[in-house]
Amino acid sequence: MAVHVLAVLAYKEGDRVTSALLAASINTNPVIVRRLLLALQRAKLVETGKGAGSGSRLSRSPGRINLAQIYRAVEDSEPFATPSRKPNAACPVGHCIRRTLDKVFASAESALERDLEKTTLAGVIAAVQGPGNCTRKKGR
Amino acid sequence: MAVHVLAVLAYKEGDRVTSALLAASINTNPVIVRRLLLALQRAKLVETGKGAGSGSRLSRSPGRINLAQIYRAVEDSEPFATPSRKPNAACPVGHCIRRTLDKVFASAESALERDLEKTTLAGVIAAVQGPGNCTRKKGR
DNA sequence: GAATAATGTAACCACATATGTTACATATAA
DNA sequence: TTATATGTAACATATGTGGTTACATTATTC
Repeated sequence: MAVHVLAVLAYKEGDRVTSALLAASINTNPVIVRRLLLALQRAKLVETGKGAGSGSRLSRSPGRINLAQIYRAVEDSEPFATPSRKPNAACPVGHCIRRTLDKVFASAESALERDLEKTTLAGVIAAVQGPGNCTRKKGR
Repeated sequence: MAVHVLAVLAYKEGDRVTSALLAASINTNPVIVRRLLLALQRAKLVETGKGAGSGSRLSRSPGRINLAQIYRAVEDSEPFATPSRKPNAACPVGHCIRRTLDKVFASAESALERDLEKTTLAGVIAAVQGPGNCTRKKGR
């Protein structure tokens, strides 16, 4: 969803866009968009002004924003579920498996992000607008 | 959590283990473990017998089970959240961004799984039992 | 064959998280 | 000064995961 917001911003090419407009695009509430924008601001991916006639815009060109940056800005931490209860200390396995798995998962997430880095926002836009997609009518 | 279950099974080296015992190890309920085992059975990672004196065991050696297989067995689908509402068809971006992003996410998940493939259950056991971990008392 | 021990499974609850909604204070441009 | 937009709080809703209890079924073991 965050990608969607940024894609619209990229589409508007530097123009300031209000959260109301963005919300209309992704069929949601302006507040949801604003909450997303807060995270994206923290990541320095967008700039948001406050008063009338204002809104948000990308702080860099779409070619200099990749999906890994967006992922890190929005996803707060690891995608792997952490069990609610502590493992049983009496079990020789449960005692220290967590630390081992943390390393493995960190590596996996790093691999995921390296893959996401390969796609820029500009690339997404190009793919959306490109041939073989739905901007053209089917069959032609 | 699924990894934890399998790690205990690997630790027991082919012996049949009941769900009650596994549950005790990870401090949870036998039913939770059984639900996990169902998924692992479907993935042909464990074999489970039914009657008295029975239980579950690995269907292969720990060296031939990697974390990607476990991940696929347990995580039903993509780790990326799919928005509840449909995007606005009137928006030129929203109209077809989903398909584009699906490809990118599939690639990213594939990268993640390739990384997980590098770690086997045997590797996890070795790391847990190995030096520098908590099977030894601190400092010695 | 009967008792025992285990799984498979359903029904329900509790909790966390994400999203949605309303409301309002605040800041900025016109 | 007024209109417009964000920041933010409070609350509702939906969903998913884990947890709990209960019970039918199946296989072992006596």
